[in-house]
Amino acid sequence: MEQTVKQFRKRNAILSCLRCTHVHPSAEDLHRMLQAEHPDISLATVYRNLSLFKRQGLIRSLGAVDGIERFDADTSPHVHFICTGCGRVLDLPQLTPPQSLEAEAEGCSGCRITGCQLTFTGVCLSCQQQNQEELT
Amino acid sequence: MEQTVKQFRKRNAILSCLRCTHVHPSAEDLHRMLQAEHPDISLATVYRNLSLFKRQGLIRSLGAVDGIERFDADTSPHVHFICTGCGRVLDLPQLTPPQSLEAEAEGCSGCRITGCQLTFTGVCLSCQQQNQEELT
DNA sequence: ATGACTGCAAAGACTTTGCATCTTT
DNA sequence: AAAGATGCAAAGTCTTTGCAGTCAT
Repeated sequence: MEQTVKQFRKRNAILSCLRCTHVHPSAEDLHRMLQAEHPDISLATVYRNLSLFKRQGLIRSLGAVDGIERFDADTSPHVHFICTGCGRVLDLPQLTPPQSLEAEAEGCSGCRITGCQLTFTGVCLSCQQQNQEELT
Repeated sequence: MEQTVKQFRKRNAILSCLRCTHVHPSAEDLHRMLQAEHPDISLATVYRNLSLFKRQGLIRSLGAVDGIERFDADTSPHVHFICTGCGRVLDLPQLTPPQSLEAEAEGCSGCRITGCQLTFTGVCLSCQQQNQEELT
């Protein structure tokens, strides 16, 4: 039966869409991407479900880039790079986050630590090239 | 002469205020703190100067905590902890950020890296205690 | 039929901007 | 007098919420 497929059609679509992309989209990015399959999807639904997924721990927020929240369906610990030129967010899977510091952090602060986020900022390759061209 | 002191009275006050606190305040926090000395200071002035300082590299933004941008006058590399309960931001000066990863990150991504931010999240001591009491 | 999800539009919250005024040099 | 900083209020963005309608069980 197709009920099992249909059940929460849009909710599932939002999560799938986020899981299939590596661009760490904003709510509006997702809304735009989803419109191909779901022309009538509302931006409010995207926001509502993203915030639900976040509460459920299904997805993770990277915080805001240029004032706009960005999301990631990959909840495993990994390192990010944010381009200050274009706002692009990249994964750096080659690097391992310093989880060894976690215990140390708990020890010195007394805080119970539940998460760790390592983010590099700088200029991505394509922005470097663009800057180069502009100087010409 | 007192001109040198007065020169940009409020601008200086904003920067001094941020430099003298360790709470990583928001624009509105700063505005509130500054009102003792400058009852007529406008929130717009705080925002304007914070964004100027940021451009000048005099201060640093930690990104948004619960949707509100937080600032830090300490631009040296150091580790932060953000409490998911109360939004408090603490420095963890005992830990050293993994700057060794920076070169590695440049190597594997081709990006020019200019900054690095390591942030732990969790529950601070005072929120842990409060949770404890609520269970009683 | 009931409970859950969604679209739409309105409301909310934080931040930025335009303009007249006031300061500093 | 000229350049720059500030206050005030309005505008701008991103996000959340209320409510009626729709969908799934």
